[in-house]
Formats: sequence, C-alpha cells, structure tokens
Amino acid sequence: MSVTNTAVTPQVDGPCGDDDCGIRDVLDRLGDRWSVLVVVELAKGVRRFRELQRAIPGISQRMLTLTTKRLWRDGLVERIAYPTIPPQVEYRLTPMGHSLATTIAALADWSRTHKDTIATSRDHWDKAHPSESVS
Amino acid sequence: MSVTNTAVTPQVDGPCGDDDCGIRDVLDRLGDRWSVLVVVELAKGVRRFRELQRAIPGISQRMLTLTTKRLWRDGLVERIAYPTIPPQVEYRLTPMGHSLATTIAALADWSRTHKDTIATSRDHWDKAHPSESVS
DNA sequence: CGGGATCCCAAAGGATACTG
DNA sequence: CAGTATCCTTTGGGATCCCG
Repeated sequence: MSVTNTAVTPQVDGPCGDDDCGIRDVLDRLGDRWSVLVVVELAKGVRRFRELQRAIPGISQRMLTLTTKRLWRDGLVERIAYPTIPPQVEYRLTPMGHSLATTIAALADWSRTHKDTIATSRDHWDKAHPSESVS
Repeated sequence: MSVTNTAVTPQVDGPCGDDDCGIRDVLDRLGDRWSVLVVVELAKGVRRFRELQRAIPGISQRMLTLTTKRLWRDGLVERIAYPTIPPQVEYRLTPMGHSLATTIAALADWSRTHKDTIATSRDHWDKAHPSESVS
C-alpha cells in the first residue's frame, strides 16, 4: 500500500560535497540485514525463492520478498516468473549485480583475514574495561 | 505435479562451502548507520571527538561515542586521551583499520560508478509497477 | 571537551495466517 | 511455490540533561 521507500535519509551531502562520496548510498541500499547475503548467494548461480530461503538461514519469507524486490528494483537482480502451477520464480544477478558481488567478496576477504584479530582485540578490551557496555 | 522437484537441490558450493563466507561478520560490525562513515573520516587522518562530529553531519553525540568505542574495541581505531583540562581525545585508524578503509573505498567506487544506473533502474521499475511498495 | 545516563519513538524485521 | 496482509516485538538511535 504505502509507497514508503526507505527511511528518511538525512541526506546532508550534496553531489559529492566535501566528503562521503557515495558511501552513504551504498549503505542505504545494502546496509540492511539481508541484501548482501542474497547477493552473495545469487553470485553462485540462479536461485528460486525457496532455494534462497533455504540457503540463507534465518531469513523470513517476508524479508526475502522485500529484499529480492528491492534488488530487482535497483537493477542488481533479474527476476523471471514462469506462469506455471505451482509458480516458479528465478532470480539471478545482472551484470551490475555481479560487479557488486565482486566488490563484496573483497569485503568478505577482509573479514575472514581479520576475524581472529578482531575477536582477540575485543577480548582484551572487555577484560581491560570490565562491566563497560558498547551496546 | 511432477514440477515439484524439491528433491536433492544441487547446492552449488561456493568458495566457502555452504556458509556465508564471513559476510555476516563484517555486516554485524559495520552494518549500522555510522561506523563506515567514521572509518572513512579517520582514513584522512587523526581526529578529535568534536572534529569527527563536525565532519559527519547528522551524527549525534551518543552515536559517535558508541561508534568510536566499538571500533576501538574491535581494534580498528586507536584512542588516545590526554588528561588535560578540558579533555582531549584523539582517534586514528590502526593498520587494520586502514586496510578496512581501503576495502571500503572500493565499495564507494562501485557506488559512484553505478549510482546513475541504479537511479534509472528504480525510476523505470516504479513506473512499471505503480503503487507497489518496497518498504 | 568528551563523554555518561535516561527517556522515548520510529522503523526494521519476526510470526502467523491467508491466497492464486 | 511464491508471494500478501497484519500484527507485534525488538532496537537503533535521536533528544535532553548531567558530570569531571
């Protein structure tokens, strides 16, 4: 019903202004809990709705619907619905989606590389700052 | 009825098997509204608390405190507090933080490169799917 | 200046039921 | 199977006041 798009982004920056330069854009688009995971899964190949849901543990039907629709709308994902019974819908990355997946893979690489270091850092910090919260 | 071929899904293995390859970790850490922006700003050099706040329009004092503390805890940011009056606190990226900033820059590049294409795609989608929401 | 402690709200997202 | 439509809970984060 309501065509409320994403949140009311403060949108302080101008064209590229003094700073930021697009970080905020990509964050507004992929900063949610599921978008990146869907892109990563689709980077492996064509997937149907249920396949995606099974491949991404924890995602609800509703969120998968919303996430795929947003990616589709942004031109990152192609959606093909076959008018069969029962319905069959295929999702796959567009070329632009694949280029994003490549960039994301670099982030994942970074994460895997530094995961242990971060865990250790947290551990030390928590011991050095007892009963101090970061939530 | 034989269309329901839900039997053994091929389950194409990605480079990491059936997992998310660490994407989730980096998302849990940087998926919030401000962390990435703080990292980007600190990539330019040492900053004091107020400098960060002025450089990142819209961030509240509370969120800047929380964000810097989390990045500090994760070992991405170094924090140096000089016991002066008034207090003076400097933040800067650690080597690991800088490596993250580099990766983030690639994402920003991607965003700038495809920004217009995405905007166009959205526009077309919205016209092809009137009064359909993605929120 | 650089925070901490509270209060509070909008929004993201989960659970469930229903449908073509 | 692939969604919609509602309801409801959680929480991210803004606003405000206080403090060393």
